[in-house]
Amino acid sequence: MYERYFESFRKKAHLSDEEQEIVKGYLSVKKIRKRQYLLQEGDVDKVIAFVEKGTLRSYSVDEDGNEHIVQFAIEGWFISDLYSFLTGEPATYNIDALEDSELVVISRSAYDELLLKSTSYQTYIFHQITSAYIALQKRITSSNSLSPEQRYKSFIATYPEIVQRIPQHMIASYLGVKPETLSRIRRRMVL
Amino acid sequence: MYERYFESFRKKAHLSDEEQEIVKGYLSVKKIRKRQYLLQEGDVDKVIAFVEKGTLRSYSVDEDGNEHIVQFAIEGWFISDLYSFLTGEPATYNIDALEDSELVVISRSAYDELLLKSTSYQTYIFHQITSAYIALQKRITSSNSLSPEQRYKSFIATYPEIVQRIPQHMIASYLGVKPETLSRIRRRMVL
DNA sequence: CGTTTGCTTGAATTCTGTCAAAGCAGGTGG
DNA sequence: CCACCTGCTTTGACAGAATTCAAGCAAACG
Repeated sequence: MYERYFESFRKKAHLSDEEQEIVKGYLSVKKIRKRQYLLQEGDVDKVIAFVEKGTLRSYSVDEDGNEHIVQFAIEGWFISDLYSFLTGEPATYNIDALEDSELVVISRSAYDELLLKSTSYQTYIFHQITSAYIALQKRITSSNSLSPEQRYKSFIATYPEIVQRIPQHMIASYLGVKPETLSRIRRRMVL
Repeated sequence: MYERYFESFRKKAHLSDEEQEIVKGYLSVKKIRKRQYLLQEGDVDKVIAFVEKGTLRSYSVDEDGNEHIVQFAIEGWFISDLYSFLTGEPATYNIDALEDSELVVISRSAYDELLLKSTSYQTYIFHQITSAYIALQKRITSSNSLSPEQRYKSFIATYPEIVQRIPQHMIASYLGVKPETLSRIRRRMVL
């Protein structure tokens, strides 16, 4: 049940078997079915979720009711509204499942305790956040300096697994273009 | 010389006077004049810089030679090509000074040692990266869900100090539009 | 088998980019 | 003190690209 989680953990930080059991004590498993919400805008995010199996997305909804996908999460990824989780403020993002999914989740209190108690956990989370920050910076750059077509090509090169599992209108949303536009880009590309 | 740095530090982590002296031993001061590079694309980023005084920007240059500003940094901000700094790979960003500036910098080796040696430093940096990550996520959201005009309004509301110190064509670059477009947006706004 | 969901296509519209030129400080040197 | 750069902003005309609105179609779902 925690296979992928600790696999990911051990790639970033040392972890003895005893310490793994301690960490496991702070985690729990949550199953969520397709189309169910893990988090709704306005609620406080109670957990950081790690995807053991399945697919989720986080997205915001603008004043016209359009969805804007912030992030996808497949196996091995974390997903949360980190700001809401850390501050206790209402979330600005929604998170829901695109497939039936299994998550490893941690609550705020467990997160705080574990950060104090476990050096390994500290190291692991530190690395995760750092990588996530770097990935976001790349995304900003690509969003500001590439055309939609270039962004799409870069996306399918970077996340080939995601492309196959996710409807194209959601990829369009992630890339910041309309579904019709992405469809036309794809047509131009095959010609 | 390190006033702002430790002021920022103490807002995020406890720091005794003795520990401050230890941390100070790992830092150094660097002055940089307007238009000088702190980092050039292709070189390895040797430092993370904290701005004590002045203004810097990081930016990428696309294949057509257009600059795309990733980040501004004024007093109290960090700036670096974190990916290059941590991996030793060539930087994809340029960093230069928009005004004569004073920086507090740390090298990679000092960074690694200090993270191992000082719990306070760990905590401080952990908080900084977390905040930076959250800020970037907001920027992605705003970039994908707001019109250029809304993005500009949001920018001047969020960073009023920056607006006054920086040429408008650079704000346009940060927002991902051409200088002409920003000029027209501003004209529409005053009417 | 009817309904929903996602993808595609077309035509009209709106917005941004491009190119070129002009105006406007601020700074420099004669 | 003035003429002349230089960097920055503004404006106009035009081309190009994405959005909007509407419709059609195929596959998946219950």
